[in-house]
Amino acid sequence: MSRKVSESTVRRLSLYLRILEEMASPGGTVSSEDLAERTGTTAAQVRKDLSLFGSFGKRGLGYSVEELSGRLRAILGLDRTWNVAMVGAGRIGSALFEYSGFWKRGFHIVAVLDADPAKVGRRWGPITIQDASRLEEVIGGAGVDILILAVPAREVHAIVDRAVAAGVRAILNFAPAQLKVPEDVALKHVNMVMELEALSFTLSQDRKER
Amino acid sequence: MSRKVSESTVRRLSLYLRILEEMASPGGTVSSEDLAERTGTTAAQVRKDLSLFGSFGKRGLGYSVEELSGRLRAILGLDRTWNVAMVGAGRIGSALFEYSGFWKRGFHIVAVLDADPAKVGRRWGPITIQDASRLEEVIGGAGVDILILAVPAREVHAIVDRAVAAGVRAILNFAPAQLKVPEDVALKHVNMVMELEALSFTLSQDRKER
DNA sequence: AGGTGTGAACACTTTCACAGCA
DNA sequence: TGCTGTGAAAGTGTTCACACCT
Repeated sequence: MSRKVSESTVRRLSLYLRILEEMASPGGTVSSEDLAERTGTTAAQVRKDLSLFGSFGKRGLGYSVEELSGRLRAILGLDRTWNVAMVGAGRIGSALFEYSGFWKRGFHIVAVLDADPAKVGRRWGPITIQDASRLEEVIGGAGVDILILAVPAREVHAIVDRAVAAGVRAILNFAPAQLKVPEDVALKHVNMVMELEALSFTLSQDRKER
Repeated sequence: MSRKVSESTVRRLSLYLRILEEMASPGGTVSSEDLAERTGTTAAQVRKDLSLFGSFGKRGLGYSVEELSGRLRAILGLDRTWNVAMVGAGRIGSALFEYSGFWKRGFHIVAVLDADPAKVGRRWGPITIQDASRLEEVIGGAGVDILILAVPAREVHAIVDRAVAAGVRAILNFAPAQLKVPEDVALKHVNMVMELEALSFTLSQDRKER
């Protein structure tokens, strides 16, 4: 047990938790072997990952599904809710807003902003779209933990700078743009084109090899 | 120059290309230092990545923006178009379909399928939504290279099995589910909840450390 | 001088293998 | 016996540092 948790470990923890929650018998137990099988990794990897945070298993038995779920939720910070603000009320923003998976996991979208006057004032369920100029106010006032950026790439830099200045601590960016943020601001990208390009690369390589 | 190209190298190649294409002077030249700066990596990393595929630079000068772009496009398989079929005509599918970034990069959505009879037959621009039962036909017939899955998690396994059996070679999955595919099928996930959970983890850790 | 290409050193991650506990 | 927890070994990916070319 120690610090220094890698990116890939966090991804796997997230996976383990999902698998545990999908399991039929929450009162039961699960082995590292089982978990590895279902998440596409190895038993040793599962045990190493978990051992970074404590000893949750029983030798000869495995892990209690219920206990391990709880531990993972605590480790991942999912034993609470997070306030999320979203900038960009276009197609992608709207799809994300409707997606129930965020809410279920405790990510509550508490504000939506857009720079387009035609969109400002519209209601999305309980939320009224606000003008993007109110970004600082929203971040400062509403206790926003995470900012989702669903705006075009060219607009994203300016918004990030303002958001960081206003004190945001975590950003999830959907725009295909490299962002520079202070190192105490957590930043993740979702880049669908990049994933497609990785597939394209693999397909091309395969062709060459035969 | 050799084989054995890592995941992370491919991601960075994709990034380099985007930066090159955004550059003001396509006739100009760029140093590994420049590229590193703009993509958030190091000059040595840039040179290592590129050297896996050849020697594209001129010592003392740097890389020709135009030539390097071309090389990267060829390496990534972007010097052609790819036929993409999409299963799932819901919110996310619709947002992806509208997103112009795919088309610009040569990823052409040639078919959209959905299991919901209410959606089948609707037109999205030039495309008519087909019944999901036609998956095999579409994959076999239309020369589909890549399959995008924008369906709920519980439906995704069955579709993948059918798609693989029908001969699909690459899959981009948006559903939060672990998929098992033969190793000659390329598979990528886009998992927004997982990214949020990684942010949640970081935010929680930060709090603990102080 | 300036910047690439690359072997060698280093750092990090994964896998192995086994002691130790239920 | 069965399966965890973990040092040590192996494997990968990144950074350094410098020879080499323009």
